[in-house]
Amino acid sequence: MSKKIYVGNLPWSATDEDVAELFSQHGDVISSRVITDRETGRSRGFGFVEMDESAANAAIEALNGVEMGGRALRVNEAQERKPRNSW
DNA sequence: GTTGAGCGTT
Repeated sequence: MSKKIYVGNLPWSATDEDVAELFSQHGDVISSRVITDRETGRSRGFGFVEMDESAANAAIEALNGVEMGGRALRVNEAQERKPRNSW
């Protein structure tokens, strides 16, 4: 199974790849996405990462507060946007 | 050529 992770306070220059590689250091990253403003195409400074449940928990604990590009990352379990049958 | 709390597209 997998779990969604919210990651905020990202530097403007951070990309999906940057987040993926950072999180992959603590587990297998299933998918990663940095949210960009669809109107301007610029980064909104936060994103989401999907990982295995245990890996996600480990990554949250390991990466929350870690500095990336001089900014302390906010890592937390994400709220799911589309609540789908998940059991 | 910018900005800074937040929970994203099918």
